[in-house]
Amino acid sequence: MVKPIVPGRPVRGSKTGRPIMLLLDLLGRRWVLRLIWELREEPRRFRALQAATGASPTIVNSRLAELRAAKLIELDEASGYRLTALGSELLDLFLPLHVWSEKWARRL
Amino acid sequence: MVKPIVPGRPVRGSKTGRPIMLLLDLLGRRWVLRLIWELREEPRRFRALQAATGASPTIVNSRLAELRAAKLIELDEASGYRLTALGSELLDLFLPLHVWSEKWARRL
DNA sequence: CGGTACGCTACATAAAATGTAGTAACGGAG
DNA sequence: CTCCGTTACTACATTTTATGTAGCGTACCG
Repeated sequence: MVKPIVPGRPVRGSKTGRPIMLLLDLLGRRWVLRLIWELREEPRRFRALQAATGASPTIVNSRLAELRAAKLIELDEASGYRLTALGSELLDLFLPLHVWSEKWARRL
Repeated sequence: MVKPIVPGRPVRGSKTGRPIMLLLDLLGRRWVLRLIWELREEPRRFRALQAATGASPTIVNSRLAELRAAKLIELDEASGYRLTALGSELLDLFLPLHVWSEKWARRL
């Protein structure tokens, strides 16, 4: 695990602990964006996320713990990991990326 | 440098090379989101970006090269690194994060 | 009891990032 | 011309982070 995200506490690259900096640090950790993305439609279990991303179990576990600490995802025993209300809001901000990414790829 | 992003070519965690996967890989690299963020208002020079982020020059250089290859930023001799039209579009998708992050931090 | 799936962990290896120092090119001042 | 500052960028040893593989402990199904 890298570091828990705590408001007001400095993160890598920012001593102020401003929310946007906390968020950019968290989202910039490897696999974090991808994990959120994989949960966009339905809850998925630990092993499913591992298989979907191809990341090592060690890091999947670390990231899931960090995302849980950030209250963006939660573990529901019955269905698996799923986005919280907060996590869904964040995902909604990211959804336009999907469309935009295709336009972007065409210009590369 | 990690890997250049090329449409149709696999990236870490995806063999398909789908644009959204390329994008999530690129944006998930450390300092990438932060660098784009730092360029949101005006062009900045290499050293300014280094100072603003606190990242090592090695990695700043790598990430800037990757972002240039992805046509999200460009180097203007007169003013420094700045977002391309494509980069600005991407940033626009990210701007709502700023507001949202404060709400998020309050709930942590 | 055997088999399966679950979240999760240990640990050795490999990859990525850091910190420090330095290069080479340019322009201006003395 | 030499000295000085600024520019982008690089070399390289050290530290941090991620990978790959194996396995744990629990629960359920048969």
